[in-house]
Amino acid sequence: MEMPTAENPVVVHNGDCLDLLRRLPDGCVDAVITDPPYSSGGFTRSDKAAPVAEKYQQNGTERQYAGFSGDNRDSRSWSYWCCLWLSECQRIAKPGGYCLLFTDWRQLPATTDAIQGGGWIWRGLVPWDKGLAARAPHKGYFRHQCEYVVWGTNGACDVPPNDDPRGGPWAGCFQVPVVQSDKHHLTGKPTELMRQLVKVVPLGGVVLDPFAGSGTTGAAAVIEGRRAILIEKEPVYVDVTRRRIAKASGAGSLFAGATN
Amino acid sequence: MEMPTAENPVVVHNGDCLDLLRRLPDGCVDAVITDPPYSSGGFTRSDKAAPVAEKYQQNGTERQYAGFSGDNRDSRSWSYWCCLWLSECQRIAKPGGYCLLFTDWRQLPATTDAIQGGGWIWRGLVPWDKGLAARAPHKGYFRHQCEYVVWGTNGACDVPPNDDPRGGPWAGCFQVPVVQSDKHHLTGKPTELMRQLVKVVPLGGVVLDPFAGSGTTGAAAVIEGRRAILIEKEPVYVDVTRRRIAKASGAGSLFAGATN
DNA sequence: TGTAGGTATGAATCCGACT
DNA sequence: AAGTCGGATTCATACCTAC
Repeated sequence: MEMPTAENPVVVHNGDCLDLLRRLPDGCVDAVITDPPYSSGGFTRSDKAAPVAEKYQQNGTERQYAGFSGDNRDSRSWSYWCCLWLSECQRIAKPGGYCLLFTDWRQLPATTDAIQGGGWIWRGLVPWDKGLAARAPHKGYFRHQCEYVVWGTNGACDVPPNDDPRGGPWAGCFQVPVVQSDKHHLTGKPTELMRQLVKVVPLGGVVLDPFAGSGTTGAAAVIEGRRAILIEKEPVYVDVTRRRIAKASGAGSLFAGATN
Repeated sequence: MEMPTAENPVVVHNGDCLDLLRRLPDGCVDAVITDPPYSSGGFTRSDKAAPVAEKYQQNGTERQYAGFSGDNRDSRSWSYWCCLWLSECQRIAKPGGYCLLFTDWRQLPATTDAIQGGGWIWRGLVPWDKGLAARAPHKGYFRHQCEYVVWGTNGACDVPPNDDPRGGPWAGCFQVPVVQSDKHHLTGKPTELMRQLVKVVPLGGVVLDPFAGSGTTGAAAVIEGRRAILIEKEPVYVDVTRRRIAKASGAGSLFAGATN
């Protein structure tokens, strides 16, 4: 499979995550950073089978996003499927490499099970606080204004603590509001947030995102001077991603801000 | 058992949580708000058997706290024990009443299991962001700067949505720094944080805290014009709590700030 | 370019009506 | 019928438009 280079730092593959992951060689990426389908909307089979826009967008919303697939598993199948692709990712990651998974409050416990089931060492939890605008408020509720990054490593980092080459420590809670003009997918994340996350790999390092969506992980990697392998099932989002990456690569001035 | 009144809004009981909970009548409290022992300070049995000050305080820490008990269970026993006292709490709570449980990242999945195992409906997750001062940073790590409130309700609120008497919506992420002078227990929470949490019950409502520690939940309840039933096993912390409650009750000016 | 005011939005949730 | 569907609801913020 084609790998990213210094000249062409982002490679976008169109196809099924598990199928394409199996073709990647061992130990070729520094981190897996991704936002898998949560399968958390709806309790019944038909609820889950509904198009994602019906599940996650409120009635009367003008803005339209293309649908995405893979969001219709029940809880046991979801966990099983996550273990499959997470073990594959572990094989592809270097020893000591990182795994960062987005999840919502409802799927958080299943996600911490899945990352460990996939062979990673679970190391912690980082909330992403979207702010007070995030969600329709209901009386008697605490706002659901956070999503969560479940993170772990592929084994331990085997260097003496005194000359640990890793960066950080990084923030343990991100306050980043959602900006609509920066959102190209129903579940798109702010570029600013992803720019902070890709810093877990060193400059020039490689990030793998098997559920790339509109490609924010790849755009952030380019801006921060990292490389990325992206996998996305929906052709329409592969196109969106290629356009965004081309734009981010052209914006040479942004490279100036890249730091370790 | 003695119950809190308008004149004497906080009752402190000294003894074992399960034993005392069994003596409280059905449906007598509006919310359970507590910070149970996490049992997450070590992985091995011998780690867990160490005195708490060794587990949670770093070498050279000046401030000393009295030990606390109930923090030496393995993970299965901890879950089982949580289900026991959480079911008892559910019986004691009014229909539609709240349960708010503090936990750390490591015990979060077990806590969401436990609250549901205890018969509550799990409704969400609220991070408490302690800020950057929280912990000594390590390279290659995201800071562990948050604890979490796992919250649920005792069944649904059975009033029509249009005249829902409940307050809120409340913030879905609390940014409250730890103030040493406001910390009277190794795991003590800021009074400011607890003041926000006790607002889930209406003015004059009753909060139950079966692991009261230094009594911050009770102090916050008094300040916010709520009542509280506190249970604490260690006599030394019962004394600390009684002194704090007396002080908070005397500070009449603080009552003026109480809101619904 | 700056400020003010109107509008669109949300990885939801609820309840009642229906099959 | 330990089911399914659809409409109404909510408000802080970002964004857009007008002046």
